Amino acid sequence: MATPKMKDVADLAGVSIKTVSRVLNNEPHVQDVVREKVRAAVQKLNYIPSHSARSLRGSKSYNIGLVCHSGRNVYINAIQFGAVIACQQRGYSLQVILPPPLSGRSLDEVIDVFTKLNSPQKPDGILLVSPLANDLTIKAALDSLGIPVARVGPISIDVSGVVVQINDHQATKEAIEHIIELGHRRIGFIRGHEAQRATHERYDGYCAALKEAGLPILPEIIHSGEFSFESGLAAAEHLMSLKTPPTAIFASNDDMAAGVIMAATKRGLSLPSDLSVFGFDDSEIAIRLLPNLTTVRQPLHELGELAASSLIDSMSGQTSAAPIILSHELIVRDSVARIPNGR
Amino acid sequence: MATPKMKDVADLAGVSIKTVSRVLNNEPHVQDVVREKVRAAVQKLNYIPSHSARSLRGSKSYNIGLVCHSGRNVYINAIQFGAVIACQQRGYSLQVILPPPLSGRSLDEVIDVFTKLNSPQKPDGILLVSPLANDLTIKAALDSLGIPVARVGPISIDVSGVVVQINDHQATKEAIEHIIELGHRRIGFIRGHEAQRATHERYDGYCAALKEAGLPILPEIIHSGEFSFESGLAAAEHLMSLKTPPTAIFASNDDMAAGVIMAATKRGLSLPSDLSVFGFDDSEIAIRLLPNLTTVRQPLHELGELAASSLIDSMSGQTSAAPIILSHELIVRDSVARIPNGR
DNA sequence: AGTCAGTTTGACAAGGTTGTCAATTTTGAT
DNA sequence: ATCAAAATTGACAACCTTGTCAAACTGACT
Repeated sequence: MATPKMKDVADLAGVSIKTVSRVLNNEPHVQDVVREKVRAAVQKLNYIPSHSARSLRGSKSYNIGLVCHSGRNVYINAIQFGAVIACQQRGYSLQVILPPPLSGRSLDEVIDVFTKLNSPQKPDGILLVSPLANDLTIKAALDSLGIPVARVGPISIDVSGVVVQINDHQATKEAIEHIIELGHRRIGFIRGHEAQRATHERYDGYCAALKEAGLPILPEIIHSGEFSFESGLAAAEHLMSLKTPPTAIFASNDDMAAGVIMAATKRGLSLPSDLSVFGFDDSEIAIRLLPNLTTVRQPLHELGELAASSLIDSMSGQTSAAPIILSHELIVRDSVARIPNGR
Repeated sequence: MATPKMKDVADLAGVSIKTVSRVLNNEPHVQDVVREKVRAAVQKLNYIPSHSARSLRGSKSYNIGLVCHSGRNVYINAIQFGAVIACQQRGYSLQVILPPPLSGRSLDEVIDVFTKLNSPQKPDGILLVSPLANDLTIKAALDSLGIPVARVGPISIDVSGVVVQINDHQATKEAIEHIIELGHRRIGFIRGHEAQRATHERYDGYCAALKEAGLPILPEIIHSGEFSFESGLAAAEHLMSLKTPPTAIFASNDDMAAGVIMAATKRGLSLPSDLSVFGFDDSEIAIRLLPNLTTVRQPLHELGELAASSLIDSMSGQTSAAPIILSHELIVRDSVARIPNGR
């Protein structure tokens, strides 16, 4: 049994193939009776439109590309998961694209990379996830190629296209407020990678919370980091060796917080009584750490789902103007405790 | 500037479009001079063949589908990473497919799911990763649909199609031998999910090592698990509450080993002196645990790369018969120690 | 020179869909 | 009942490539 074509459906329903096409694409100008007849024929024959014919004629690939560099990254994978679901619901497929290293390249080079992308399938739209979402050159390249873009994560300047994010500033502010409420006055901060907008948003939130509480911002307990476990470890070692070490440390993501916990435990500190640790992301590792990590949950799944669905919607006319902000959640576990003695 | 078509290349090179097609597809019967002329024209025009036209005519989609259920899974993601690279190198794209739950369904139902898959893009081949790789119904369904399959992980019975794996039996045997060498005689074992072949392979390796060393297999220190952190935690709690608890525990994967470490630490044990823990996978968490986890490394990246490349190769003729076995590696860190006193 | 096999090349159809446009039917107003 | 406008429908071309098949060419051997 050969796979049925539109012609077969048309014959069975007693209409022309163009009418079948109209029904399948939900176009107007078809009588309801006819519409139903066609639908019945489609059902009966198990007809499925040919993807290649459709995209050849309509010059749409019904495919979204998720561009990323690393494959071993829970953050991206959770977003990918949501994105796939959104795509499938709308009759799109999602392909994963791993471009050659792009950072530091010129606009022309990046354009060239995306033009010649060694993927046979040209996506209709592209999903950019941090840290790629922050790269303005990539965005510019895609713009100049006319490819719609959706980005997940806080964006620096150019906010055209779909942007889905949480309020990193506000989330961090709340986290710090929580720490302050528990009596801490000397709260260390480990920054993320400098190239990412999130790093700055979170830092600003930290500063805002301190300021509102009337606490000073002390440069000596603010340390750089790169969002990696190792950088968290190193930062924590430095902070703990200070003459007056902080009583609590906010790490800009969970992986760095894991580094902090390891450094502190190795030093013989008992957590959280000797040191409180706050993370960000609520990734898998949070509940595998001892003490269980208090952190901020990003709705990664929804972030990915909304990014993909908004991207697809935006391609068919509706252009959403403003960035979409999803709500975060403070997940209070055991790694942040009330400070035993005042100050 | 409209995107160039084959016709444009043909005109520039002064040949017919068919000849251009021949050159692009590396078909014979073209003079070397002509071949070069065509290649030059392709270069000059930046010509890229139309994916949809090509797949419409040739009825190939140049696309591989990675079917999986969970998105938040480092194991799968590392494999995916390797697979994408292999696909891109060969001019294929890789799409992620999330089917509805499949376990426990009848063959016809599974066939139906894959036929009606709500992805517009029908992949030329499908990549199945554990636990899906172990599902014989899925394999049978794909077989009956004539879709080539590559599977990563140990396979139960039907070994047709591409299979890429490590020797789980041997790897575990070596791990247990390592533990025995350090003086342990009472080695607990936490099984994985029963539906997965790896669970049984690893258990057999455990038994083989004990037998060779002349040690008894003690059912009371063998506990079920599900490859999840929680199940490892529960299993460890049970094992440690035994009248004579084991001095070492082999967990069938790292996530369960993390559970063991948490349970032991909470109990006040000091690791590895009071209890040695061995994991499997060498996933991200291994070095984030205290003590750093001794474990078995699977070359996940290569596993995925080889699965995809073999799948693509097998579709163009060469059918590889036997399963491909890649080598594992014992990663010795700090969680397994010599037993202080004899026995 | 003539024959034949093999190599190289191109004309043309086909693959399944959607856009264009014209033909036909229905609706609504007079 | 008449006519214009709107709604419905279908014929046909177009999208760009590859497979088929026949034509033209090459060179070797009678």
